[in-house]
Amino acid sequence: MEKVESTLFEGLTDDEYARMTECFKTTLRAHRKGEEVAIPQGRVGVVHRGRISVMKTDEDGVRTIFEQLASGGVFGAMLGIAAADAGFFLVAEEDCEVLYVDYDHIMKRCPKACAYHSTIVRNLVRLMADKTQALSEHLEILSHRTTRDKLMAYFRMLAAKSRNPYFTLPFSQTNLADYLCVDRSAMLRELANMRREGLVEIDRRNVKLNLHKTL
Amino acid sequence: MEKVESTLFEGLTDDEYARMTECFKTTLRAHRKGEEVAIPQGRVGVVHRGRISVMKTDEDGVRTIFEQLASGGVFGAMLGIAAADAGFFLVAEEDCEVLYVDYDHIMKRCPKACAYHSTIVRNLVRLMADKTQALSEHLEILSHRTTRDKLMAYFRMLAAKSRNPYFTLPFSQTNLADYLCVDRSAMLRELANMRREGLVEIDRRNVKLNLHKTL
DNA sequence: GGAAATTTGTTGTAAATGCAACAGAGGTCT
DNA sequence: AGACCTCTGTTGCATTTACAACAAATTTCC
Repeated sequence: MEKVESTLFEGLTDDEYARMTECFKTTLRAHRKGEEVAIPQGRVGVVHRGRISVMKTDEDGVRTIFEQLASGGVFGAMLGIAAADAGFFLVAEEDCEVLYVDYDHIMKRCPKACAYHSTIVRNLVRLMADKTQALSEHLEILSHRTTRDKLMAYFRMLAAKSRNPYFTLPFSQTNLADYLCVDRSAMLRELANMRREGLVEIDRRNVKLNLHKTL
Repeated sequence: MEKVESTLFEGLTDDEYARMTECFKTTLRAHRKGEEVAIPQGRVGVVHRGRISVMKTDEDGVRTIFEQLASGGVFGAMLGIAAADAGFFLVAEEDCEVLYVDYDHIMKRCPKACAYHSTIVRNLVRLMADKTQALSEHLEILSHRTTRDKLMAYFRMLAAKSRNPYFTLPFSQTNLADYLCVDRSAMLRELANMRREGLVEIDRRNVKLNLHKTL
């Protein structure tokens, strides 16, 4: 198997990488766009290429987007996803490659104290810190009570990340509503209001935030 | 310094613990009830005793409770809290003891490959997995669009955790509203409705969930 | 190129929510 | 014991929101 470039393996020499793949039971799997990706139970999934959405549909058919996992995104039953019984599921938004590593094997105390073993655990800490960051951001956005405030909080965040009042949404407006946990039509109504007031200009996924008006 | 029993140090022999405290710059700090706890910048805080709330007040004075950190809870600027500039702050809900460990030191590749070093990193992964779980739960609750659904989702979760339709809220009803990100009076109104319909019985922090009515 | 699916956009209406203001109960502290 | 503070509880009202239903534009896929 050729070497997989992933944050999880960062800092490993070629030699260490070779020994690691023997020692760890890593699997690289491809998922086609639109396919549902099973929630790994005893393993940790790391998105290597492509994009995966973590979603939930509740008993009333209301859909929510929890996370967008890009390259480096980690997921698994031990990592927050409360399993499919609660309505959670994963969907590949594009053709994906996902790396699966046995969780117990990572967490087992290594008798040989291999240097690469602890490197991987450290890298996992970094990936989980990123995930924590993403979840906190989402929480921060949902903490706002009105649709307008949620939109503004999210737009400000995207503008800050791209260091540009012009930016592109990572998903369609329909999905944006699911991410903000608001009704789509209500969101569109509010977006129309904001457009009218000159707060934002928005065309499909392209947004311009007029920050000077937001004070 | 006497040995601190913490998940972070789990699996360490006494000897390893002794060497660890030298190698790592761990600090144990006490925080009085009601005190504000500074957000650690280059370090990771681990709640050893007591309870800490992660909160935010936005520009309109709206308060949100993001997390309740109990024993084992981890926090820090690298772990989601977007720093005080965004209005985040920590408050000790009870007298607390918090363990601070230098983040870089944990993440540095250890030249001696000490066994205890990698044990601590592994333990940190476990603590962060718990945090991810807690954040995901909160997100799941906020994903519901109505106050009633938020309340029910939260109550069901607490009932499931305590394996008992009777359970105790971890905070006051006032704070519950801040956790659910809804207006307090609106929440109380909805609680009154639910009480009237026989869905729940609630007295201060004591709740009984009548699950048979919830289908 | 054309059919099918998805996305964007709009509107009416009933219901839910935020906001403000107030009153009483319960707890805490000295 | 009393002052003070926080928490619980209630209500009116204006606004926001969810829900439903629909039309048009755009993208995807064969």
